[in-house]
Amino acid sequence: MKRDSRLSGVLHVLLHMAQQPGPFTSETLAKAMDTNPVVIRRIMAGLRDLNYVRSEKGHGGGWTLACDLSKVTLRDVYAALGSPSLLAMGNRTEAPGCLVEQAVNAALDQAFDDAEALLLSRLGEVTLAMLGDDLRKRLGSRKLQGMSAHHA
Amino acid sequence: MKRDSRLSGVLHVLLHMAQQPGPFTSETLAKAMDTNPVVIRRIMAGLRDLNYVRSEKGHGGGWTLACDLSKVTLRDVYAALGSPSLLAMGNRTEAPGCLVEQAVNAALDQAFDDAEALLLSRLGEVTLAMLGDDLRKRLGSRKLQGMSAHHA
DNA sequence: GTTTCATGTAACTTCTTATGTTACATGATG
DNA sequence: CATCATGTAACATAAGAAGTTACATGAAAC
Repeated sequence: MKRDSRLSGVLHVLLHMAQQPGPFTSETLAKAMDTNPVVIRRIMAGLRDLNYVRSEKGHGGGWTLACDLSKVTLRDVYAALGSPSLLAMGNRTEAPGCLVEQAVNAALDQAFDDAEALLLSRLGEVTLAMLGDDLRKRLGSRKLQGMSAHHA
Repeated sequence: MKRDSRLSGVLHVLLHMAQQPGPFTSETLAKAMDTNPVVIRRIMAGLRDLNYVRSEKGHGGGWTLACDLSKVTLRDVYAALGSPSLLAMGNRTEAPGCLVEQAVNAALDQAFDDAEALLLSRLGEVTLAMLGDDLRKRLGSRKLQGMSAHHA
């Protein structure tokens, strides 16, 4: 597997859901994402546990948004996924006896920790509502582009 | 595989080499690192190509440091490894047609790029010589600890 | 010059983890 | 009760790092 794309995927789902009233079945969402319904259920499970979304069985069932989009940040969504590791690199050994390794770990950890902290901080600054606003802007400008193309 | 530990590993090797004159065989280094000689050769290949180290065959051969340790940063070493990906997460799709995905990617890329830039910057601030100095401090304080334990 | 030693590299195995898929149980709706 | 949808286990697939084996290349020692 190249890189973990669950955060990217689940945000895609949430943003799609924010564009129109639900509920949405896993199958519908899976088709929009070109993947499998089980994958959808899997990445949504954590968000359901935190009550960011709700799921209903049976006819008319599916997934529904259940949170204030202006209150939930990308960092919250990341946490709902179980906080998978952010960095692709790490130390060979944690808590090594070898002093050489300790010196290496100390230097790397400082850099790694800083980068992780910044990434989490950045994710914490962006709410789902802000993502939705950005999307609406993109939809608007596409519409304008279409009109100007029509006029040209 | 959990996480890429090549940077950690190769730094460990370099720091070991900086502690005493060489040359060191891959087998010696592998034993110190509790790994396989081929792994050593593999992670050292890029550094040899950049002339950070030299390797000699035959009797008395092995690896030798061939650079000014105060001029080479951890970032240089990282680059010598082929600049493997730093982040464990990424976008589901690059250059997507879907506007939703574009909005998600834009938000995530901003956070990801910032974190990567910070990490590279931090790695660029630390030279191998600084790592060596830190190691010597650790060796010194261990000696002191041993002495005070002896006095106690 | 032949033996020994060491690197260089290809090929294969093993391990881990995200992702894709199948199968089936659970529960809600008509 | 039949249908629909989620919940989840189990298994398959894929990618990459790390470990291992095998052998070629070349240098030094004898």
